[in-house]
Amino acid sequence: MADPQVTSAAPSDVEIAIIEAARDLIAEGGMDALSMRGVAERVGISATAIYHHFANKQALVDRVVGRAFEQFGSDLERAMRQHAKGSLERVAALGEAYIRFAMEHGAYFRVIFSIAAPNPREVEELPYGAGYPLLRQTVVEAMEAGTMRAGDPDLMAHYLWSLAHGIVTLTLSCRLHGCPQCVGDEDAVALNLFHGFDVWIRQGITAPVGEVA
Amino acid sequence: MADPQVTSAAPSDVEIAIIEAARDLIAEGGMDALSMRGVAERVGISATAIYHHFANKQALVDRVVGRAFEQFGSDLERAMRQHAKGSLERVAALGEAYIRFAMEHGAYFRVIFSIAAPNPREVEELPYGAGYPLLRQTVVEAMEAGTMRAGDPDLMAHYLWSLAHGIVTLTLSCRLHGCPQCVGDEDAVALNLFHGFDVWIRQGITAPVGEVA
DNA sequence: GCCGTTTCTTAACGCTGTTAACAACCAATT
DNA sequence: AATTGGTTGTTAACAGCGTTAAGAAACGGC
Repeated sequence: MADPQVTSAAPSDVEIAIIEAARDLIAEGGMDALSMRGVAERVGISATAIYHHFANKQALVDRVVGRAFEQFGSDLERAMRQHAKGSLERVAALGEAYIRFAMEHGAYFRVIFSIAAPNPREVEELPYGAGYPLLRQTVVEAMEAGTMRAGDPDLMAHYLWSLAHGIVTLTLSCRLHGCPQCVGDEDAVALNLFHGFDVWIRQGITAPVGEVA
Repeated sequence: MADPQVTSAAPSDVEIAIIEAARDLIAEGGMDALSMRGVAERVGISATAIYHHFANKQALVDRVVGRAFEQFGSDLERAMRQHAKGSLERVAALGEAYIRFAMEHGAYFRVIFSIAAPNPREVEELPYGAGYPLLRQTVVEAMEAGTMRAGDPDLMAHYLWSLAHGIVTLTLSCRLHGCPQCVGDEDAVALNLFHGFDVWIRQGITAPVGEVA
């Protein structure tokens, strides 16, 4: 029997086909729609053949969402780079990119941040660290530039992450009602809320005038 | 065959036993640990007997989490009532109670707000409306009292809900690191973060001095 | 005592992830 | 050129899942 775990070389054609079939199934119907037999049927092999390339179903899922979150990382970086270093706009762009990715690739985001598991995982083992290092670095720069209120950068990063993550998970859990931002295109609700919160968030994190780190 | 859906009378002894067995299984090992056969074994009946009391597994789960969220509602109300009407402390108490319940009854919270489902549900069909009406009312009162910054109460309520929900879902998804609030008892991390964010949140939602609605 | 309803049972279906045992293919060594 | 060993596939099977069908036991009301 092969040793699928250790094999970290370039993925073969059939491995790519398996990953893409799994990705499509998840994207189409969520995690419930993903089955080893379903993947096998799409690829044109038997279900047990998958086990020669992936240790088990979880390993396959990990590869799929790992791939998706590589794009997540580049999305975050690209959005960040479009604004000046140390500016609050750079921080806001990160939040917007976080929300945008989560809504556009909701299927992967659901898999990553599904709280269905009885126990939490370490942040570090989330794909791309869920973008946290990037956020933290951006916060540090904004604090050093004096645009962001001084404080523990990790606490501030967790604050901003909680905000963006709350908007996303709430929107993915249930359709919200009441506020003007909640109407219209379903995917736009999260971003509308984020922009609606903008003033209040800025009031909290903007450095008082004259303050320098 | 009975008609388990319509029967909304007082639950019989065996129905209570089924619900409690399901509750214990979920609390012990999450949703994955809940199976009809497992519940049946604990109650001492056959798995198929459950179907004479509940239409299917989902209906049983709904009953379990519905019961838990009745307590959620009373928790929120009790916490709120301990502070003056219209005060920001009352708003903060709601957030704290929200987080406290989510961490203490993580198993139920995970079931309710699992984003694993491919499509979101309506807010209204969440048990107790996930406490939203109570939060909205508290926000309205704080705005009328002039303690909270004037604005759309629904938007403000969604802002506060997103914040508390983000803290909770993030903490339930992964173990956070870096900030001083992230160390110590695992269940206390979410509350520590909430208190750490307090200043920034207040800066955003407190009404400027002299403003009256 | 009988009848209809309720509540239980066992048997079974189709699905799931996964393992075991075995057959090809393919590249490298003798 | 023949053999060997690893890779990649197959089919059969197991144990578990939610759920349905068909039938048996217990029950209260006439």
